[in-house]
Amino acid sequence: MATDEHIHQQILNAIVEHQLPPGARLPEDRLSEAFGVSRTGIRKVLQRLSLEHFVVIEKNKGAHVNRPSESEALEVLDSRILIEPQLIPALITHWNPEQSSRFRLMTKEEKQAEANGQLAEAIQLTARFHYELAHLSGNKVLASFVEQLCYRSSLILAAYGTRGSVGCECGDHAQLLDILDTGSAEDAQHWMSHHLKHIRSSLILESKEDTNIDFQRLFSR
Amino acid sequence: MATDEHIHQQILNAIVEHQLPPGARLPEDRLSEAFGVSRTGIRKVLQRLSLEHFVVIEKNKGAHVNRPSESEALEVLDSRILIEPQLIPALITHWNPEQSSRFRLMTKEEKQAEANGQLAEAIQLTARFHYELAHLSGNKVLASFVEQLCYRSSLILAAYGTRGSVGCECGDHAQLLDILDTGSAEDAQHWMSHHLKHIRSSLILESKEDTNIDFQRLFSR
DNA sequence: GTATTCATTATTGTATACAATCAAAAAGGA
DNA sequence: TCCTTTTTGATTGTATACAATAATGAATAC
Repeated sequence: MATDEHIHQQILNAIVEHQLPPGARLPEDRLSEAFGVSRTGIRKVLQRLSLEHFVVIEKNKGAHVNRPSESEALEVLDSRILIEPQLIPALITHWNPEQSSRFRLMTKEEKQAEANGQLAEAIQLTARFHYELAHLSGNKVLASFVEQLCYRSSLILAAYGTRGSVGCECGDHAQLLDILDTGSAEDAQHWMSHHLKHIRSSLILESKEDTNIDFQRLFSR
Repeated sequence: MATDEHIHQQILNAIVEHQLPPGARLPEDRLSEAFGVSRTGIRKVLQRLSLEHFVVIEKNKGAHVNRPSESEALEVLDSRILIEPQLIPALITHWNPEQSSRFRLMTKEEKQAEANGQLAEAIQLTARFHYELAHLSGNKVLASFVEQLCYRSSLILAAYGTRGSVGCECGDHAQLLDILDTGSAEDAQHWMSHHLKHIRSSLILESKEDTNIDFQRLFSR
């Protein structure tokens, strides 16, 4: 069975897990035969993915995985820096031992996946940790926006991340859980802010204006 | 000429201007003949509008204008309360006399439209004032999210607003411009926060659980 | 040998046809 | 008269057909 939602999730996973790298083309007929549905269904999914900024569709040229610009990358991270810490106070009112153990389980799986070299799993779990926290705030509108930003961050790391970093090498997500267990919203906010700023600054933004490379200078001799 | 973008803007305007009230059905063939394109093009637009939460599409039932739930309404306003004031510091670095006069012109048109009873114009201008400010922050990712929230707010006011209020009866948008001209980010943030909270609290959220009305009690005698 | 033009191929854009589903009216029975 | 069942009509879901566009490679002229 291949429902729209299923296809969407499938392609999105492939993108954020870096199976489909930035710039990869997504021909409609190839996808339609892969999923066993007609182009109509594929087009619907591709359009949605483009509105969510995971793919870009150029008129008469088709769809390809978005290659985030530097400014887009920074803006996404800046948005997270602005929003995610602010969600902590609301989040902490819903915090309890049950949630704590649920999230601790996630961090364990994270570390395990990272250790076993399961890059795809690790990336998914890292993003999920952040957006599930956001959902705990109770504001679904903001949470789903943050969720999208987390997925976009995975794509950004595919383009600008350092090789080994799946995202969060700076200290452990478990640290945050320890802080949340103490109940200090302020400390948690600081941790989150620092954490995201660290990711932001770890992006390698080589200022290659790839539109006009100076081949003259590059190949002289 | 009826491009996708054009059709989208056209329908969106009709929704936020309360021409198409919450709950209004949007049959595909009716729209297709209205815009002179096939159902294919209409479906694309409707799908986009549904992802943007302006319409909801029910399987085999078609599309209708979204009737925001109370929680959705509050969450949208809360999101704006959380984000918009935070954009002021970045915004103020780009503030200059040119921008000031541009926005003052907008507030003039706002008041004029309101005075002339041009409800549609007034609603559009009120929303535009907010999201154009957001765009001045320089963060396009956040700005376009705020833009969407502003449009959604217009839809929310259609459902829960007091009759006369097009949105911002509490003091004038011009007040904010005065503050911005002084250069005090802190004051501007406070004003914005207060302004949005006022709108939030002006919503009339009658707790009618219209799913199960107690007809027994309602019609006894 | 190089450059320009033309033709071919692959891919997307748009419309339409048919099947599937739902809602409401009509018919029938108690 | 009221309730159930059936049928009909309208509307959407999905696939396919055809037109339009862009990219690639071949052919010809210089």
